[in-house]
Amino acid sequence: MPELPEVETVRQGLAKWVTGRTIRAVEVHHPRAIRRHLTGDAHFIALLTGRTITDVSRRGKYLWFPLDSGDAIIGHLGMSGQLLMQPADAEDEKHLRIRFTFTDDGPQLRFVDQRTFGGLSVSEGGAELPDEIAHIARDPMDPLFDDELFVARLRAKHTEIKRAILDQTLISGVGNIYADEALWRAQLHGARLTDQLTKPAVRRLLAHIRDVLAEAIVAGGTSFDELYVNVNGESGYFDRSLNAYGREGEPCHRCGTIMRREQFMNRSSFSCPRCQPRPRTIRH
DNA sequence: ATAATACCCTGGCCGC
DNA sequence: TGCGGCCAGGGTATTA
Repeated sequence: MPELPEVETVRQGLAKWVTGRTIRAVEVHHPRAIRRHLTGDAHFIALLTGRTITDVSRRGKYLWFPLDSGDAIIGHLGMSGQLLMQPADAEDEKHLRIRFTFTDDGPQLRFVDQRTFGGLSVSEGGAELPDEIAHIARDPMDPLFDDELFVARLRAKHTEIKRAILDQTLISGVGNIYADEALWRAQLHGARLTDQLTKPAVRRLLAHIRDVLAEAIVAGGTSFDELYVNVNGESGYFDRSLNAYGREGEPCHRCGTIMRREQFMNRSSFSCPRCQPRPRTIRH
């Protein structure tokens, strides 16, 4: 499941492999992969053919490729999307959705996506920051992320803390895995209410979010299966460092209590019953 | 206005 | 072995 560390790992790989290269041709193999490009595949292809990729940028879980035209390719991996560099003679992947070839006849860029929650689109004039993702908050690895603004906005909300840190308009890049990891480190249950947390408590949580994201980037991300890999098809190894996610029935790495799983926001949340007690207050 | 829910997808896995 | 049902969950549209 690509969250910020996985997307950043992909970004770094792409930056090395596609920056400065000129697109010769684009093939769209599945319409759903460009469903967010509202003007259709012919227009998508026309905007890209002959253009040179000048950089690879990221905000949260979104990627974009600025082009020499001033436009940008926007990419989101969704649940199972992959952006792979492949030699031209490599066999097509079963779930190949979009293929880019380049004028240098070097490795192709392929968008592969089993569950089709991800996709690409072109943002006209979006090289600096596409309008389509301007509503996404800066992520905590961004030098311009405003810590105190985040603390204030979070505490102004009336919701559960896990919902808040998964809200990409408040802080971007955090998904279910790293949310559970950061909450475990901060010793907070995800159902704690944002407006009942102190400023220092929120600052501590933010520091843990930053730490866990940074450590995961160093590890190349978290891989449970073949659905997340870097541009060369390799898995990350942060799964070996997880303290919460997926650890139901196993002892807490801090206190030894057996970890629990709870249904939360229609997905699984993992926590320690002792280190992260449920709040006593009833939601209203 | 904000908050919470429904929906989109596929394939691996489980129990019968 | 086959099959129905469940599960993974990011982002957005819809509902409350």
